[in-house]
Amino acid sequence: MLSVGLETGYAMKKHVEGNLSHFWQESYGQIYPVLRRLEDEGMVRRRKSAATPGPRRNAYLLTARGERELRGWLAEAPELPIPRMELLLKLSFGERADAGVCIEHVREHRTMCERDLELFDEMEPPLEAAALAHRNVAFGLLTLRYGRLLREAELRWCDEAVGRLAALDNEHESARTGEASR
Amino acid sequence: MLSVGLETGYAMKKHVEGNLSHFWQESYGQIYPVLRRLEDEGMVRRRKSAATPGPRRNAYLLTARGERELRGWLAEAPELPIPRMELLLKLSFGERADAGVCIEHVREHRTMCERDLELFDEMEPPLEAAALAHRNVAFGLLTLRYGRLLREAELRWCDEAVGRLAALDNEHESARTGEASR
DNA sequence: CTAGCCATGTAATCCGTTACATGATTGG
DNA sequence: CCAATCATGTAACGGATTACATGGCTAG
Repeated sequence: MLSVGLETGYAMKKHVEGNLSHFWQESYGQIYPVLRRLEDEGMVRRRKSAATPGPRRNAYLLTARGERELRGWLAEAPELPIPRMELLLKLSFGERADAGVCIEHVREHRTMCERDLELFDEMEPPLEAAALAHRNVAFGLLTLRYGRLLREAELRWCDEAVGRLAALDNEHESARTGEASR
Repeated sequence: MLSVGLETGYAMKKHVEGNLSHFWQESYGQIYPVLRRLEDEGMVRRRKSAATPGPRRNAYLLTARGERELRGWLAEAPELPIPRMELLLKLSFGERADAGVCIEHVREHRTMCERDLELFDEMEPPLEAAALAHRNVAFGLLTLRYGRLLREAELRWCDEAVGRLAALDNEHESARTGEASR
């Protein structure tokens, strides 16, 4: 983040919240200590704040060493996340749940997907325009496209899942009432 | 897991690895202590092993209390995972990376998606058949369908992303060589 | 004047993995 | 007989969040 002009821990946190929140998060309890550690390791340097008005701020810069390290890190294969999707875990034990709770969970998830997609609808066009002028925006757009395509797929899955769950409920019901429903 | 007949910590771990691995994981360091804690809380009971041959095993059963707790947990809204997708993080700082590394990362990811999809191709038809006979299998199938739809979407994103990244590389190149490439 | 934001930081805590230790049984 | 698998467990460690503490500045 220092490499793209974010100088303070506070600014970094805001950047993560505002621009990377659909695939990353960081807390102050993480950011500030790491900044210190990086300073000790010679990756970053603290800029002496020349009596700026306003609250005390620690502005950092990337050193040449830090820049090399960054390049190296970017070139390493990214680790893939170990998914921990509680919705799916609950669903896979759905047989033990009371009737309707599975469908309800999936519907809830669907609503969340729709909300995200609306956000993407607002964010994408201006970004697409800005990407033509600023190379770095184009990279951000990539991650937004990822979020959109994934949420769209999840939305389709939700609809399919609700269908399957409803069918299961019906089967169950007709079995319970002794198939009398015909 | 006790509710579906998995009695030992070992069996639970294997079940997670074999059936839930695309959206969950657990380690022994987690499982065994939790089992003890659940026993203290009266959620589970240790079955006395009647001199079974083979290695010592601690088999557990769900108590009525545990079953109530399970039902309650299943009914609670699942937390959504805080995604931490290193690929996207690196991509969003892709401007700072050496040429080609972004495309390479995305290609790698694409390969992984394809591998997963092949696995789904093998697993899905037999499960779909088994789901007609066993209700509980139908719930497992739901999670597998989720995995498939998501990976398919990721695959499409990879292709799009490679296209966009290639275009960015070309722009950059022609800018560097003074637009001489026409 | 006060609520809200800018800004920094630490300590407690939690969740979970990794590494290690142990030992019985079984199939080749 | 030896490797693999069944089976259980603990200690150390690590990464990250949460809660808390502090304080200046600014806009209404």
